[in-house]
Amino acid sequence: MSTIKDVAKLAGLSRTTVSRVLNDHPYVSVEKKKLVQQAMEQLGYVPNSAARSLRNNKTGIIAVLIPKISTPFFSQLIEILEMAASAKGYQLIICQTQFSKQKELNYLNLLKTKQVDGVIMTSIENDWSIIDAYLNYGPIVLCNEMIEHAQIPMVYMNQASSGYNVAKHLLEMGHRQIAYCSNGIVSEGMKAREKGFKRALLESGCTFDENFHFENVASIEDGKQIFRKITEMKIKPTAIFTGGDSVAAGFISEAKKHGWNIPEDFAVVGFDNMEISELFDPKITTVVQPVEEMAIKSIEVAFEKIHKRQFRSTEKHIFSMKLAIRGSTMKKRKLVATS
Amino acid sequence: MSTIKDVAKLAGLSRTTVSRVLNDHPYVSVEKKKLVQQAMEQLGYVPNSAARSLRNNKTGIIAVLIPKISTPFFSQLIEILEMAASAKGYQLIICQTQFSKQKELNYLNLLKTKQVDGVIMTSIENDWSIIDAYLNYGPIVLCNEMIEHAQIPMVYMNQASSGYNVAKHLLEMGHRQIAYCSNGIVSEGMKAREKGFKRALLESGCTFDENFHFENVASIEDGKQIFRKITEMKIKPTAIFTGGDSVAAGFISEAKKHGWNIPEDFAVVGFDNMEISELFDPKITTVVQPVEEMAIKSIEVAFEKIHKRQFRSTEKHIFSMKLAIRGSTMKKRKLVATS
DNA sequence: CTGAAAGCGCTAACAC
DNA sequence: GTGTTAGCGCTTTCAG
Repeated sequence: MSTIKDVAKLAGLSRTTVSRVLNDHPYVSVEKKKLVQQAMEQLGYVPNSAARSLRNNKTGIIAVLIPKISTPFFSQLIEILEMAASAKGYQLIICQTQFSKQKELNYLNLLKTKQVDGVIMTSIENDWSIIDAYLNYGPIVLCNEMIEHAQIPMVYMNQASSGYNVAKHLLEMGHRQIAYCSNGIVSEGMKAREKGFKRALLESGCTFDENFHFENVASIEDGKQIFRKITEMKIKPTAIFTGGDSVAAGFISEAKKHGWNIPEDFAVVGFDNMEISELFDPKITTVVQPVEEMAIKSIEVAFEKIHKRQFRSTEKHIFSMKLAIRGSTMKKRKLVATS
Repeated sequence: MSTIKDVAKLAGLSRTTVSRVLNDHPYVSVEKKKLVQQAMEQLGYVPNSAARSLRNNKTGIIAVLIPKISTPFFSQLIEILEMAASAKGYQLIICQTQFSKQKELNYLNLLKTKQVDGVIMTSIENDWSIIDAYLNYGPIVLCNEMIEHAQIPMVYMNQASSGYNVAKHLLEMGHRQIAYCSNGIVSEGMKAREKGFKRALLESGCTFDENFHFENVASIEDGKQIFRKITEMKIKPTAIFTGGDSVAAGFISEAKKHGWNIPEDFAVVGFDNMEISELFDPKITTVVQPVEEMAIKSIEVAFEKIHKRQFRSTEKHIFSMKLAIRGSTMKKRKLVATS
């Protein structure tokens, strides 16, 4: 492994000059530059990044804290984050918190040990007051979450409008009794989604029946179970916002098995626009999150904070959802018959 | 940011002693150790990882090269890799090659610059002769791939047996005309899978009809298209190994739309055991890869190589697939009727 | 334009 | 048991 010293010796110059060439400094004569480059080539020289990090006090690495990588939403997010980071010359360290407070803190320590220049949190387990302390060591960006009074950049989707728009759509389709599912995650975003949902109902003069509120719903199995619960109800809803495509898929598959017609007998809305939502029969109406915009913005903001060295600042970068309206809420008009 | 020097000063001891405490060396008296720990506590001291890396010539980071993160198989793989690495005190840098030779080389350079202690490649774009050169800088482990004559640890699934077992199963179900799909990836693994598939046919006295070989098949859309192609054939196959659950799902959904019964009219086998394969009606028979075993073994081997400093060695760690036999190939027996 | 030299924070001989 | 000291490889004043 050759060092800058070896290059200097071979080129017959000083380490300073080699370093200058390495960093594209001005004030190096073209000939010396050539000399250095030749020497580097000849030795197969590559700068040692630990030495650079130590000296420059930066690593070119950003940590991404994520609860569970294999969740489709998160893996999509990481994919774009990685591309955006890479485009700016950053590497990404992936940290799976598995919803554990302790792991979250362990990973935040990467900031203290200076192993990373910044952190992007895609979920948040600990109280803000605890995390806030880490801002003394480097920038943290919240991606896909928000915390009302935190002095930190936040990049997120307007959850309130997602709840609102879904309810609005179902109301327009003529539903008055609409069920709602929470996924067990307690966060500002989830609260906002629920609020938006209820607001739309109120605005249309519907009151939300708390019997139609299902909690801790996340999997295919949960979706099937909810269908069964609904069949047993005396007063039944006619539509459901499942909060997840897997749930929606489970629900629909169980409903079909029991001879229900979707959307005629019951309308279903998912969340996330997973591959499955387009494959199902009927296709599932779902909330499309602005994953790409959020990921790109997060990297952009992290980059900016790293360079400004100003870590505390309340910034909200809010992106909008789209509603992909499909067969699970809206009967397809037959193209043949114009009846 | 306090350093080891500050701690030493506050504790009234030398940097050496502090370092010893930090690294759990023997020969430090209990009282001094206490003193040091108190000082560290008081200053909120955390060791600087760049300095440690530089000094120790290791970073505690492993790079994972992956073509596309959001692919379910790969996101699952990363998930386990991360957990296994974390359990051994390693961080993972995620590098998305996007099937690009150049990106692959760029990321391999992390080894040269000593930004990582080792690399796990989950796909391989460049010729082995090119990659081989990087073994001079650190260990590389092949996970999910194999290269016949490479001096490198390889962790992979027995692709030959996956092709073989799928064919065998379909033959047992009475099929003689079986279609086969390649996904466009040209690798030893894919070749082996195809070979195994054909071998099973031969053993049963069937000859594989090359008209039934579809290439570059990977998406839902591809699956639909293949169905349409098959409907137009004079001599049709009666079963298909799609090489992917998405393809299988697309195929089945199109087939159902055209009134075909699966598996009575046509049997379909997927690959990867994605969520979707259990949700479909019928459920999709699919190849279950030993993701977890492969991930854990890869980290284990990488760890070992890093510590042994012996990077070249031909090792094959082969794991077996499982075939999840479900409704898309095998008619469910009604439990009620015993006819 | 170029070089000498100090030092980033840590560890490990080596001496005592 | 403990401390002194010499670097790991790089960048950056400061002088020339």
